[in-house]
Amino acid sequence: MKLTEFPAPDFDLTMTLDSGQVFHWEKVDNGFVGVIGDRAFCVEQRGEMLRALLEGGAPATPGTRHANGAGSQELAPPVMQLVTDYFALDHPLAEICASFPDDPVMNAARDFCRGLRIIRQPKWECLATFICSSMKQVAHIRQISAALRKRFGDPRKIDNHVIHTFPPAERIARASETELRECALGYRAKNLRATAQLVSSGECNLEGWSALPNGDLRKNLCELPGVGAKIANCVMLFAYERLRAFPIDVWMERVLKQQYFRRARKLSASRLRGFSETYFGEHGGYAQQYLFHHARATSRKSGVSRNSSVHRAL
DNA sequence: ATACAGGCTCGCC
DNA sequence: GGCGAGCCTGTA
Repeated sequence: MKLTEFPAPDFDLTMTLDSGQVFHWEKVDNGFVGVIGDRAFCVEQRGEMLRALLEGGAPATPGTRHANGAGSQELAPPVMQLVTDYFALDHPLAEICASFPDDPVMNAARDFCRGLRIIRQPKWECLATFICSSMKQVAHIRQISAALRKRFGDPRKIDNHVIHTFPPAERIARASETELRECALGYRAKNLRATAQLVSSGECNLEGWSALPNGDLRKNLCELPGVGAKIANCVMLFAYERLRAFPIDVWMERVLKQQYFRRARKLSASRLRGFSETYFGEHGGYAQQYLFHHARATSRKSGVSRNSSVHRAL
């Protein structure tokens, strides 16, 4: 066990993990347990300090990606760096927030979501999880993620908890559709499996796509089975650090229509998209995440059903 | 109970 | 290129 503690200013761990961008972190006593890559962590925040407890047992063993040539083995990156990268503690949050448009809706979301960061997720894990997310509520996405991990991933022990790594594409690719359906994937099983096969065969090189401009990256993602514009934008934002990508789901559609197009009688999807791509600026993805989380969190807290809140707004 | 979820895809117009 | 229906399954 290795404990590291360091300052993480302008960061809200709970809000970040609860904002619908990542689905596997589990709340424990004072923090959360989860995996970053293939290593288990327990992370907890006290004020501006972040404490990270790394799994005990065999650490990143030789032969993994940190191994460096024949004899010399490079040290795994220090815990602080791993955590900093994952939670994107290096994002200039003040600048990002300052780039948002100055309007009442955006300002309220910005104040509410102070410290919320868009994290850097592993590409395959993010893609696979969002393929499973279509027409699903957050609670259910978490269940699916857990089921896939438990069945096909590797167990890790951390602080008296057992969690599982996310299975690599190769593992999902050789699972049967039936096995995947047993993880409650429903019709998504076929898509997840087909995409896993494209990725594991090397036909689609997710890492290599990092070099592509936004348009090409989105196009490639949308050619994967089960990936449309919404999921492609999620993956671009949460795994490729394309901070301008603006996923529009039913929540965002509601927010945009009610807050920015209240008087428009009919509104095409493409007009909504055009607006969201320009109005929110170079960090539109961050703006989207803030609007999204604010809308969801306030709706949950007020206990008002979405339908009735819609009716009230009209 | 039963409508409906943080969509994608296809067939139709 | 827009619109509607079907797809699985758990939750409210």
